[in-house]
Amino acid sequence: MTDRPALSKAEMEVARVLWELGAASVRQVHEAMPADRVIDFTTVQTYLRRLEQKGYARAKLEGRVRIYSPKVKARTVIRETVNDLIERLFAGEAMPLMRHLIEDRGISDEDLAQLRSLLDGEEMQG
Amino acid sequence: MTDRPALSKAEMEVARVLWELGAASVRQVHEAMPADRVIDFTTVQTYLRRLEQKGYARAKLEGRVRIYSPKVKARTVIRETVNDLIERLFAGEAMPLMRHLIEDRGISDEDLAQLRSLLDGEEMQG
DNA sequence: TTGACTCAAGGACAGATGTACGTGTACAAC
DNA sequence: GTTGTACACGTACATCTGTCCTTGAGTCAA
Repeated sequence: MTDRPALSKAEMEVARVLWELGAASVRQVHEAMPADRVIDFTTVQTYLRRLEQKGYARAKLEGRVRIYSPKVKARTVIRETVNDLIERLFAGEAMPLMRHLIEDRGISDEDLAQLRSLLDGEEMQG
Repeated sequence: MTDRPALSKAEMEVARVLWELGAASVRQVHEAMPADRVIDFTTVQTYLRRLEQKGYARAKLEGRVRIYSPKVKARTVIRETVNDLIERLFAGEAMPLMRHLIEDRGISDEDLAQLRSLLDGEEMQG
């Protein structure tokens, strides 16, 4: 299933920004990091390098600037990560996680409505 | 918020079993590990020790056997872990995770029904 | 009372992770 | 043509992780 090494927590943050930007230089990623996330430029650089090493991103030189872009889809990484979490923390059952999200986290009415339509959509496809 | 160090993936697996058992010796935890999870007795021992060091479990001697029990509730650890994941992978938004769970993981009709009642329950409390 | 077994406890250790520094090069403005 | 500024790239390094091994002390049955 998964051959590439899993992403570490810090790498994930960088990966997320990269998915958001699509393709970006170290600087752009660094600047797009959440404001409350204090992190050195070179640290981001290191993570991007590791992302590439691990097979999650590719880089090409544009002039002399290295432009990184995602090589693995967000959806894929999310699936793998969440599956792993569910495996370890919920013995493989997804429902307890759902329940947690619904019960232990405030959900706005808007989100509730949205969830309902999602559920209805599922029904169609059995 | 969180003072204790986060659980590592492997520690989580052991913690989960400990929550399940409530209180148990190393051997009991070892035996209660998922069958497909090959792991040495002493490795489990190490994780339990680390769990204790990190403040997630306590141990008391019963005779000469060390009985471990959870010190932090599963719910708490789940909350912290899931929050962290959402923070890093979903920029703090819970909905995308929900959507992923509903759309990208097969959900049985039974679970669908259960989810619906969960949602209805939420509504009551606004 | 000698094995065989069970634990606790500590040590070990390679690899991963989080984080940053230093050096050298290229461009840009002065 | 010197001084910043911006990068790439390599290096560093303490800590954490995953995993197991060793030693020594109780325990039980033969």
